[in-house]
Parts: sequence; structure tokens; C-alpha cells
Amino acid sequence: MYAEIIVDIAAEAVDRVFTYAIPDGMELVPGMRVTVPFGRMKKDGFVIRLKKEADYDPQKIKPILTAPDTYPVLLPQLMDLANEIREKYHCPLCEAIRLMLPAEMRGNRVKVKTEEYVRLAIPLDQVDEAIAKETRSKKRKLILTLLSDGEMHSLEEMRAMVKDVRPILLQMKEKEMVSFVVMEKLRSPYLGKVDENQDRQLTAEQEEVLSEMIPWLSRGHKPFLLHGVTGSGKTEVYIRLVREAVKKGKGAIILVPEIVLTPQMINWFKSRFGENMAVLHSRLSAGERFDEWRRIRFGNARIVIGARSAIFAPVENLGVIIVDEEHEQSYQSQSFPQYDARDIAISRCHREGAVCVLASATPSIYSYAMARRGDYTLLEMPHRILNRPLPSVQMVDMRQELRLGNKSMFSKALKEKLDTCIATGQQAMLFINRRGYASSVNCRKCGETIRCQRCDVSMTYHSIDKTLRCHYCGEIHPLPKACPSCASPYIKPMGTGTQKVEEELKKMYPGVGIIRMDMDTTTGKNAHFELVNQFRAGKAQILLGTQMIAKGLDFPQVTLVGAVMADMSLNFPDYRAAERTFQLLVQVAGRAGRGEKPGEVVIQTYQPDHYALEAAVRQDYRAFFAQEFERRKKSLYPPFTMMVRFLCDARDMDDAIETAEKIRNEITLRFGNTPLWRRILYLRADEAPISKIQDRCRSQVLMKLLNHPDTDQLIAAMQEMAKEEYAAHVVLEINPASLA
DNA sequence: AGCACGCCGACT
DNA sequence: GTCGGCGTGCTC
Repeated sequence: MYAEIIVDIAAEAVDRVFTYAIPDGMELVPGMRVTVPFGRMKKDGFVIRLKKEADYDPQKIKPILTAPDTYPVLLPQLMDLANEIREKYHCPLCEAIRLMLPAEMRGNRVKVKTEEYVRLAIPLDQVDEAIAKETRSKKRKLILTLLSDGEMHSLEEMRAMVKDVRPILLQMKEKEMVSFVVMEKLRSPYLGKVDENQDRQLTAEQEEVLSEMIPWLSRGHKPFLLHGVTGSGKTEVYIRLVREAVKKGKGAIILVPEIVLTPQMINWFKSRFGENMAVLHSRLSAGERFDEWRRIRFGNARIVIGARSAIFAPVENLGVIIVDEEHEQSYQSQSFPQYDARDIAISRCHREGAVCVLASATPSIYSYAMARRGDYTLLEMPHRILNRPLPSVQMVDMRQELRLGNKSMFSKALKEKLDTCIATGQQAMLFINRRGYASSVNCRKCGETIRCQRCDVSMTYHSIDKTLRCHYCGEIHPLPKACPSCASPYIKPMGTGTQKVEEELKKMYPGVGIIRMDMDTTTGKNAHFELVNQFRAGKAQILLGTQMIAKGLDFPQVTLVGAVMADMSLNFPDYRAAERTFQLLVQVAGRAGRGEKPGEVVIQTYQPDHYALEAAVRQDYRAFFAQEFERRKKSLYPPFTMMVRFLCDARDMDDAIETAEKIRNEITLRFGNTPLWRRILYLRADEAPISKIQDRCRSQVLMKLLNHPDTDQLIAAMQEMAKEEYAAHVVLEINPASLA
């Protein structure tokens, strides 16, 4: 017998199966891991197929060395999915397979923790007799009594009851009274206590969307897009849907953006599904992740909640995949292969006959467009639970404030509402989408902005230690006394960041508890959770922070939310700037009024007429979608086209530019006279918007490609081009998350 | 990925 | 005349 093996080397040259002989007595099935001799190396590989005849010179065929596991690590469905990923993202198959296995599983570094168990070796009906006969040793008597239930007991457990139990047990083993069993011990995170969570009474809307989805759990359906406003009770819908799946003997995957994967969220699910649930996210230790993976693989946990890569969890007989906050950027992988977990979710559900639910209060333009076109089924929950109103939102024109002589960062309206909120003992959240103290430091004489030496960005002032920091390369140096270009002493921090707002608040409300949450205050492993818990426990009245406070958090005591600089993300050089701003503001506003008291929101802006802000104030998703959709159509942006770019970086800008131009010329040359040329709607080589990061000069070839079946040929050809040797380092990005 | 084979410049 | 540069190609 022979086996076709994919060798675990991520290179195109070996991205095909190799035939190996299966040694006598080795039991193999497709999906199993093996070690094989490869050249003069010893490598891991994966069994793709078994076959009777070899189509390769039998003289040269080598035998498989070992099969380290007793089970296939890859489910057949996931092997198919890996093949699809290889095609779609043009990566070697083993690279796709790697996505599906915990890192610990590769390179034989599998460190399985074991635990010893003991059980009776004598027949159960003779145990009473044996206990009665055991008069010489109290300890032996106790041990027999403990084991008389016929179950296995861990040595750990025995040790707690009987001192120095191990030697005694060894004696008993000699006499064949007990036997030892060594079992894998699974390290499980979050074994601490879980709060009791009661099921809530469902609203009519929740009942309605559930009744649309539940019938399809055992046969699959096109994807559902669940558009539910903030506070409409999406989480409760997830829980009920998953429970229905479990009732039908099915498994479930719930994808959540990393930042939302708080203990609170895990608690909600753990308290409903207990040991049947596994959690996968980046903060787990290697061992924990491996153990969670195995609990899933062996069917001990049929429900998985996790971040992006949990989409590859080895859940068998899948009933449903839920993608929470589906508009989040974090579902797109930034490393190769650059897969999108939403696409994988849809494909996996289609393949395995499961229901796919994409859910958000602010769906991505892409998904909503798909739903309108009928490719997804749109389900809506336009009201909050318990008939709670959406928060009332007020927009403040900060230009007007300035005209009225208010130079502070807080408008009169926001200040007054904050005063009331503090005075009445309630909680407020303030959102500023920039960390640090000031976004730049400018010279008032020559007008220069202090820039990072290694990056093409202005440096941010941090008041904590009076330093200038570059948020791209991490460079830190002290605030200079004079302007570096004209030596004038009149340099001034400009713009507003979280630290400045914090300072201002401390002056305004001395003695009031304020928590600042941004990248600088959440460096420790649990800092994020601790700050959240402190605020929930009422240890502070104001929580201020960057986007990380905008999402998924549920603080019933918050009645006021302020967006201090709502248009900050609006002027980014990215076609999604409006979409991101709208999403962020609606999500932030949604943090208000989640408890019994209604919420108020103040949005401060210098661009009150912008459609993204107008729609955010009304929390009118459809109005925003309609305008944004038209704009994208007119300007040929996704979802009407694909944005594709070669990103080139080199020490010298000349090399970077030369490379970009060479690539652009090559594209013109190769496709100029072919039918594919019509798929390229825009083609331009120039400097990247951020022309230097960490001393690497950046250029780009930016393209808009028409969505068309044969565009894939273009992309495949470009993938090849990106692998060529150039004066600069080159990567090809398809619809990149950032166009910086 | 690793490693051998192979064809052209400066040295014992 | 040999030693060694790393370009090309193979690994079941």
C-alpha cells in the first residue's frame, strides 16, 4: 500500500503529493500526520490519499517513518477547504493546512500533559470482601473504599485524601488490586466560576429571526445577514440558535473580533453551554490552545467561540457559524495567506450544510449589498429589547462653538450633560480616536510639523513622559525645546488625543474616577479586562478611550456617550473612511442607554454636513448605505471593483519607485493587447500614502479591477509577478485592509 | 526548505 | 592545474 503525502514545506516547488510506502502494520487514513524522509531531511507530512499502485519508480519510493497520532488531524471537510484556499489565495497546500492546526502540532513539539489515574483491578463484586479483609492498613482500606465506585480516580485526587498514596498504590498494583491508567490532561482556560445567566424573554423580533433560521440548521441555506441595531439582543439570538443546533446533535462556531472576546462574552456562553464549549483566541498559551483544539477535535466541545482563526476549528457535523460584528476589519488576515474569515465561513457552511449568520448593527457595505441583491437573506431587528429607545443623538458643530468663543475641546452641550451625569452619579463614556496627548507638534514660526526620522508620519506627543512617539515604528525621543528646522522656541502640540482629554477631565472634575483605555494603558496581559471590570463595578464614573471602548461592551449604567472628535477618521486617504466613521459612531452611540435609563449621545464635529455623520446621528443605516453605495458605484470602488495593489518597499525611494514602474509597465505590456485589459479600470504607480515606515521607502502599483470571472486569471498572473526578483521587496494585496 | 550538482574566477 | 562562488533543479 502507498500513501500520497503533502510534505510540510511551504514552497511552490514541493506543493504536490509525493508517494510513500506504508510500512506493514501502520494504520493510516487520509488526514493523518506522518513523518517522512525527504531528500536527506526528515519532515512532517499529511496523508492525502491511499492507493494500491504507485505511479512512480518503486525503486525510489521510501517508506513512511512514523505516524505520531492515532487519528486524522484533518477532517475531510477541512482538507477540501484547504484545497479551496490553495486555489483561491494561491498558496501552497501545506500553508492552508497549517491554518487548520495549532502551531504546537507542527515540528513534533507536541507536549502532551499527562495525568495518572487509578482504578480497581479486582472485580467490582469482590470489592466489599476485599475492604473487609483489609485490616492491616487503614490507608489501603480507604483507597479501596474510594475506588469501590468502579470509576477512575486521578492520582491528584487520591493524594488529597491519602498521604503518600503513590507508594501504597504501587504495592497494590503489584498485588493486582489496582491498575494505573495514564491519560492526556487537557489544560482548559476559564475553568473558574461562571456567573449564572438566565435566559431572557425573547422579543417578537428575536423570535421572528430565529424562526427564519432554525428550520435550516440541518440542511444549510444561503448566508443570513442579521442586521440588528445596538442593544437589539443579538447575543441572545446567537445563544438560542446554537442551542437549537446542539439539540439537533450539531456543532457551532461563533466568530467574534478579538477585542470583543472579553470574559463577559465568554461568560454568557460558558454559563449556557459549560464544558461543551471551547474558546480560541490569541491570549491563550500554546498549551491551552492545543488542548482546546483537541477538546474540539475529539468532540468533547462542540461549540467554539473564537477570533478569526477559529473558523478552522475541527468541529464535526456543523450546524451553524455565526460571525458577530461582521463588518469588522479583523476578519481579514493580514499575513499570508490573506484569507477573509467571512468568506471561509460562507464556504464552510455551504460545504457542510450549515447555516451561516453574518451579524452586525452596521453591516459592511459589501454584505448589505449582497443581501439586497438576494445572495444573502436579510433579517432585521430594528428595535432594542424591552422596548428601550435607541439613544437620542445630538450633533454639535464645533466651528460654531469656536465662533461663540468656546475654545475648549468640550462643547457647551457635552459639558452640561457631563455635569449632570456626574452630579447624578451615573456613568459616561468618551470616545477619541487617537491615543497620546497631541496628534502633532507644530512650529508656529516656520509652520513645520515634527516628523519621525524613520517614517513619513508626524510624531505624537505623549504628556505622561513628555516624549514624542512614532506610532508606526515606536521611536521615542524627548520633546525638543526648539523647532528642529528653524530653532524657534515657539513649538506647540496640536490636536487632541486621549491623554489631553484625560487631563482636561481631571481639571474639570477633580476627585471623579476616570479610566483611560487605549493602547498605552492596556499593555499588560489582563489590563484590558481589569479596566473594563473596574468601570463595570462603578470604580470610575468616566471611561474614556479609543476604538477599543466602542465595541461589544455592555455597561448598563452608562447614560451618556460623547464622541469628542467624530470626524477624525473621516479624512483618511482610504475609500472606506466614511464607512468606518459611520460604523464607529453608531457603535459608540450604541454603548449608551443599555440599562433601564435611556441614553444620550453627543457627537462633536467640524463637518456636520457630511453624510456619514448625518446618518450616524439618526442611526440610520439604510440612509448611509444608499449614499455610500452610490458613491462607490460612481467612483468605481468596491463592491463594484476589487482594489489590488503591489506594495513595494526598499531602502531607497528610487528603487521602490523603479520597481513600481517596472511592474506597471510589465502589466501594460502583458495585458495591453488582451481582452483582460478591459478588466483593469485604474492602474497607477506612485509613492504609497505613507511613503516611509521604519526606514523602508514605500511605493505602490494601485489598481481597480472589475469583478468578473476572468479577473481571476489576471490576479493569478500578478501573483506570479509579485514573486519575481526586484530592486524592492514586493507583495501583492487583494482588497487590503489598509491602503496606507 | 535544504542540499547536491555544475560551470567560471583567484590561489596553494 | 585545484578551491570555491552561488545559479539551477530535485526531493517520493
